[in-house]
Order: sequence, then structure tokens, then C-alpha cells
Amino acid sequence: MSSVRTIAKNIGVSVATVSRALNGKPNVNETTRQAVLAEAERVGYTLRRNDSQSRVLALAYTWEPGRVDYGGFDAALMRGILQGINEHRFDVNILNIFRDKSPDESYTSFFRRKGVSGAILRTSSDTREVCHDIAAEGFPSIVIADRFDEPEVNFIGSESRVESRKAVEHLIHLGHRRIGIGVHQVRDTDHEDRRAGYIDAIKAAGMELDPALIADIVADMDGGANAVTYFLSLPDPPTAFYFTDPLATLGALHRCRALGLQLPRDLSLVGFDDSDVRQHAFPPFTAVCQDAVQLGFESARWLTRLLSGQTSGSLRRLVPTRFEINQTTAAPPNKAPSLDDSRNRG
Amino acid sequence: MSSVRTIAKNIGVSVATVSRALNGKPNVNETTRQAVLAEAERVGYTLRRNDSQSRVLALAYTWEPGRVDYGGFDAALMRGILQGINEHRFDVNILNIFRDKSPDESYTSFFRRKGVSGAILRTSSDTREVCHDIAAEGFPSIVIADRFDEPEVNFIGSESRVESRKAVEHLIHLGHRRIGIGVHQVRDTDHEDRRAGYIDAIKAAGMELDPALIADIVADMDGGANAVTYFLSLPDPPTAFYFTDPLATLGALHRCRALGLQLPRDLSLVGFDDSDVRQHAFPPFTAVCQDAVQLGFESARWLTRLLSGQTSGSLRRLVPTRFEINQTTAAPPNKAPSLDDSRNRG
DNA sequence: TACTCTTGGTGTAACTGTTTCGGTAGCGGT
DNA sequence: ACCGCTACCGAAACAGTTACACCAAGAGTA
Repeated sequence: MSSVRTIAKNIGVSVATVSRALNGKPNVNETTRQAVLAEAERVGYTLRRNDSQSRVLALAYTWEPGRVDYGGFDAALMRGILQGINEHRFDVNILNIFRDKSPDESYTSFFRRKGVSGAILRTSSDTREVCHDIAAEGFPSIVIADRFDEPEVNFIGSESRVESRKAVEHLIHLGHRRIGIGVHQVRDTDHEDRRAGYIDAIKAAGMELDPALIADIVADMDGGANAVTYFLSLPDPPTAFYFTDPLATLGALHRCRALGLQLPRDLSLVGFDDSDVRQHAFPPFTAVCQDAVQLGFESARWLTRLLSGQTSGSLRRLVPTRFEINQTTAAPPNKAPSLDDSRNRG
Repeated sequence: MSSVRTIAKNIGVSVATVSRALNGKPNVNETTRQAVLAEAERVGYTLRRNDSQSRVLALAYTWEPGRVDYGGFDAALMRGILQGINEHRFDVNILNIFRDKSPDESYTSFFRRKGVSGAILRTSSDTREVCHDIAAEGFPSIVIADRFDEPEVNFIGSESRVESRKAVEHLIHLGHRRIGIGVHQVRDTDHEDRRAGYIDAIKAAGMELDPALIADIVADMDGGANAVTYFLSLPDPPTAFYFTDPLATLGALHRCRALGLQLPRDLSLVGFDDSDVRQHAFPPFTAVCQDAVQLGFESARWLTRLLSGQTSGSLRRLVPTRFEINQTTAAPPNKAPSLDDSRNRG
């Protein structure tokens, strides 16, 4: 019931001015523009066009473009999305809410303006509120790799706490007593899960929880590499590590090799994997594995089915991860490795 | 000058009927629909809406969705695209021409209907004609990883023939005389380049070009692994390989390890890399490297600048690849490896 | 046979938002 | 006082879609 014409009538301007104001065109007085935007917000204006039939999904990033690195997780996610959209022949549009949503407009209006009818949301620890607001507006959406208490927020993610605990318990079972963890310094839900799983295992085994063995790292190869050096420089260094990120795991592997350490003879290493990276590395590393392709596929399929009227209700799902033992875990050596040892050896 | 109203007038129906016919809505006689579509094609009808201002790029696949695997190359490409679109705040939409373009409509009409104003085209050996047709229509587009003689087709790709020759000459210089190549069985331009570079090097060195040493493989890990087994089962097996695909290289590495062969002591291996896979493997493999991120970035930046009026003309560019020596190439062993040797050793 | 009732197909008109064109008001220069 | 430029805005025409009425033809029924 609210069109550009009602807005125009309400504040006493022409539809042309309203249209120009809403689209950021030049030649409109700033005062007038603000009045139009305010009135549009008041009456809950949304662009009404043929987009009721638009069959486009958004993969929407909630943080600034400079921080969107589109790494292995996003790539695997997209791979799944591209499979999931085919059942109902949707397209997928990559959007950036942070970059493009104007503060005045609602999320629904934003997505309508972009011509998408549903959104797969990528969130981070500091943008969870955005996801909640989108769901509260009733816009069809699903959050990837996070979870929410509010029942109106749909999400699909991985449950990695239990398998992380299993991974650390595997190390304990092998005989390790000093186990370091390198976890992403940005405290999102996934990495907090893995940290919690680590703590669960340590406490359940009655072992001491040493804060020095918990390293907040940057989740890339350098971060993993530096963590290895840090751990080995401790007075009482760990004999095993758990890294909660694929790239960090690779970096740790490389640093170990550079230090002349042989896995799993001198050190044990459990990593994390989104896709097939563990199989590309050498040795193929023992890892907690989540299937990002599956997350993309299921989210896209559910959303397209929802928008096609084939289903209703919510999707709030945690897919279990899988702990996979490969070739980087074994019993600890008689003497714990240290930086000095490795230097002498190399 | 051609709108739904002119079409309606030309064939004597109402605009409503034309609109319904063009959008595949029900309640329109099949004969009438065909007449509308024919007339629309005749007058070159394209949807005229706000799309003059649409700031959306397509990443368009020209082949069927089932064959779109969205592997490492596509992921790196998208990574670059997402950087390249930010300068002019474009969005990117992933389309599938094969799936969605109706036979009656022009490519321009298709892209307009999808709401994109420019297209980055992914092609394969059997869809080059599509790219040419799109360029011939004058629609702003650029083809990734291929090249064309027709001056109206824009493209950006990698030149891998010269560096492939360099790679094989590197092996020859190390003393190898029997060198196998595993090349993608689908004969697209890129892989044909690498095949040609291999032949260049062999011929320039005055060596025999043995067809048995050229293996047409599937470009995945199994393909690479099987090629190793095939090569080593030859009566006079090669002492070095060149694989023209990252996954095939990884598969070859794994198979070598599984056979108990140590690189580069027992065998030399040159691979190909799109991104950072060579650094993830062990040993980090010597490789011809192309920067897929750069291809995505430059194509997106050029296209967005073109559409923003900041530039005109064409982009027809071949980016040189780079031959990078890592740890999988050395002088050949005294005795060529064979399957029997490896089995005994293992 | 005559009378509903349904349904596929169509046109009119009203709806959506955008854009062109022209006009007004204000300001500065001569 | 006059001219010219520019920012701003409205009327009207443009684009395509859709709700609604209508009509013809067929099916069913008294």
C-alpha cells in the first residue's frame, strides 16, 4: 500500500523527486532527500516490482569487503551452493551488506533492491546482530556456521566441540600430557567450540589446564608456524598440538619440517579441515573435518525449497564434524622436543 | 524503439498478452505465444528497465551445471573478482548460460533479463562459439583463460607454452632423457599450450617424441596417480614427469609415495599450480604457476571500468606464467625406476 | 433443449518505478 | 536591468506487470 506516490503525497513532493531521492540520484536537495528517506522508512517502503518472481539467492557477507578473504571455506561453501540451487534453477548473487546497505533502509528493502529473494548469510563474531535483525524482519535467510538461541533465526553449522574433545582425548590416550592448542584469535562460535572441546578433554582427564598452552593465533599459515615456534620455546613444551584451522595446520606442518622435526615421531599434530587440504599435505594430517560443501548445499536447497513453497518452517541444524585419524599422531617421544634440539638436529 | 507495446501492435494483441507470453506465464495460447516470441526476436526486443544503472557483473558458465565443478581455479578466480569489483562497487552474479538461456533469445536479452550489465565468461573447448557470439552482439564481456583471433572478443588468460617448455628444458638440463607428460584429456587451449611447450622442448633438444610418453588423463588426483602407474609400467619408463594440472600433480605425488618412491631422488616431477597448492604439498613441488586470482581481479576491474565509462577499447591479454623450481626436480637416478623396483622397495 | 457452471484466453485499465523535458528561483557578473 | 548559469523540482510520458472483467466454448444437468 506504500508506493513512491504515497510517499510523494505524504510529504508534498512529486514522485520524480521521491524516485531520485531513493536512488541517490543528483539534483535533489539534501533536506528533501532526508525527508523522503525518513517517510519511506516510516511507512515501510519496499521496492515493488516484478521481483516477486525473482529466483535469485544472495550469498551475503556482513563484514567489510577488505576482510572478505574468500578462502577455502568460502570456496567449498560456494561449491555446495552451486549444486543446491539447481533443483529449482536459482541463481546466486554475492552481496556485501556492510558495503551497500544504506543506514536508512531495512534489510528487506536492501535485498529487494538487489533483486534477491533469499539470503545465505556469512557472519562473524561482531555481526551476529545483523543476522538476527534480518530474521526478525521475516526475510527468508539462513546463517552459515553459527547458531542462535532466537527461534526465528535459521542456521546450519558444524558441531565441532564433541569431535574436538575426541581429538584431544585421542592425543591423551596416546600418552601426551602437554598438549597445545592454536585457536583463531577472533572468537567466533566455531572456534570457541573447538577451544571448549579442548578444555573438556583436558579437564575430564584430570590434567592441568595451562593457559600458556592456549595460543590465540591468526588463522593463516604464518599464525600456525609462529605458534609452533612459540610452543617449542616454552620451558616445558607440549608434545602435541591441536590447530583449529586448516591453513594454520599447514603452517604448523611446514614450520615443524623447517625445524627438522619429523611427524609423528617427534611431535603429534591434529588439525582442522574444511575440504580436502589434509589429503594434500604430507603427511596427511589427522584432523577434525567439517564438510563445508554440505553446508552450502543444504542451505541453498532448503532456501530454494522454502521460496518455491515446497516447505515451510525453520532449519536450525548442527551437522556433526568427523574426527579422522591420519599420519600425524602417535605416542610422544621419550624426550619432549625443543627449539634447541631441532636446531641441533637440523 | 521496440517495447511490448510495439510488439503488441505489430501482431494485433494486447500488451498484457505480450508480457505474459514473454515471461512464460500461463493462460496464453501456444500459437499466440510463438507469434509473440517470433516478433520479439524479429524486432530485437530487449527488456528495458532500470538496468542501465545495474551494477552487476556475471560470472557466466557456458556449459551444463553438472559439469561445473567449481574447483581451485574457479575459487581463486572468484577471489580475484571479489577484489576487482570493489573499486566501482559492483556485485557479482553466478549464471549458467547453458541452463537458463532459452534458444529463442539473444545473449544480450538473456543477460538483461538476468539484470547484469557485463559478463566474465568461463568457457571450455566446445563452447568457444558462445563467447564469440556474445562478443559479436556487442555485449560487454571478457573470456577467462582462453584466447581468440577475432578482435571483438576480449579475453585474459595465461601463456603457459613458453614456461612449459622451460620446465621440460629444466628437466632435460638435469639429465633426463625420458620425460612423460600427463595432460588433460579435454583439449582446451591452456592444456594444449602446455602440451605444445613440452613438444617444443623435446624437439629442440633433438630428442625422440615418443607418443607413449604423452598420457591423456582426467585432470584429478586419480588421473595423476594412474598416469604414474602407467608410465612406470612402460618397458622403458620415464625418469621425470610433467603434469599440467594441480590436482593431477598431487595425485602423482601421492602415488609415488605409495609406491615407495622418493622425490626427487628416484623421480623428478614438475606440476602445475593455480594458487598455493604447490606449497601445501610435500615436498613443495616444482611447478609452472599461473595466478588465477590475478586473472579474476584484472578481468573484473577492466569490465567495471569499462561499464563505468572510465575506459574503452578492448582487453586482449596473455599473462605470462612463472616456472618455479622447488623440491621435486633433480638429476635422474642411475637406474630408471619401475613398478617392480618400487614394489620390492616398499 | 435450455440452463448453469467452469475454464482457457484475452483486453482494459490500473498499478509499479524511472526518466525526459521544461520551468522556476536564486545567484553572480556586466 | 539584463543575461546566464545552476540547483532543484514537477508534469507527463515512458517502461513492464497484473487485477479484473469479459467472452466463447465446452461440460454437466434438469
